[in-house]
Amino acid sequence: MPEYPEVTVVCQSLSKLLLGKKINNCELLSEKFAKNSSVKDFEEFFNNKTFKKINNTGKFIEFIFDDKSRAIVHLRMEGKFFIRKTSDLEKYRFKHDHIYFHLGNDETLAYNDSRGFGSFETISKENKLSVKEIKNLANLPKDVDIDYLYKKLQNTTRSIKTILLDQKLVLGIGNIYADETLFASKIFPMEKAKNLSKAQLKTLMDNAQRIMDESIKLGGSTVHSYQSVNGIDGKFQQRLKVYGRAKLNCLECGSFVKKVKLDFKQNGRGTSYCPNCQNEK
DNA sequence: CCGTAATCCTGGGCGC
DNA sequence: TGCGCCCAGGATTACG
Repeated sequence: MPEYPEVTVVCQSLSKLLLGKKINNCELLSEKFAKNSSVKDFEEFFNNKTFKKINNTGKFIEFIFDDKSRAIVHLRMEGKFFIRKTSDLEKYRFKHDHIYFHLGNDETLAYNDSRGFGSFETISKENKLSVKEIKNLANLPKDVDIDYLYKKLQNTTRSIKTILLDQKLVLGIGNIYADETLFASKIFPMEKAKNLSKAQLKTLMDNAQRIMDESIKLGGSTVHSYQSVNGIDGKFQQRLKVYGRAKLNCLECGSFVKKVKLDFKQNGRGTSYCPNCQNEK
């Protein structure tokens, strides 16, 4: 599932493929992907706009157009982009294609999402204020203010992994990189966040940033189903040390890697860790 | 205000 | 081989 590294790779790929190109015609095939507009308004919004810049704030993608209007896109778990031949669309009827941006020259940018959790929010050029989803987001780990974070955590009973996943406290980390960061930092995922020292928080931020930067260089992690634009796999999954390694031997100490539900709750996220290296009491 | 649970949804893997 | 079940999980909403 795309987290900060994967979304960053997607934006890099899209930039190479799309900057300077114009959307001749937009087709929204399923209305639910338009977060804040009708089908007609959504399609008209994109028509005749040229891609000026494509970047991401954490897991949120921002398309900036030549007229200074913008679109905020979130891929959630399965959202993917493909450049397809316009002439193939009728022929193949690609399953789970939800939006087409026809670019001319037999090229169409397709948004494909098998689970349909992704979203597109359009922002007119008049609206200069940042949308609320983005403006409330925290900084990437390297820019997190440790003193501020430490203070915030003194008033909560939440576990440290829950904190790492909270985009309003640290930006970009999802389930895979949370587990990897905690393993690298030798910290038990269910440790109460308030029990950690500033030095431990600093270690967590350093490791999170280092691991995610390394992942970006390898094109992200392809586990379950993530692929960047046009179906390209990442390679960082080969470097993962605990995620997806339940019941295998820990690469550091040889103990068995455990997998439990986060905070041992029924609906908790899958959480993999080494009970020996990460000091389970 | 805070923490937690439910919600959205489909494909893949597994046991029988 | 096929059926049913469970799992994957980011962000938002609802609720106590």
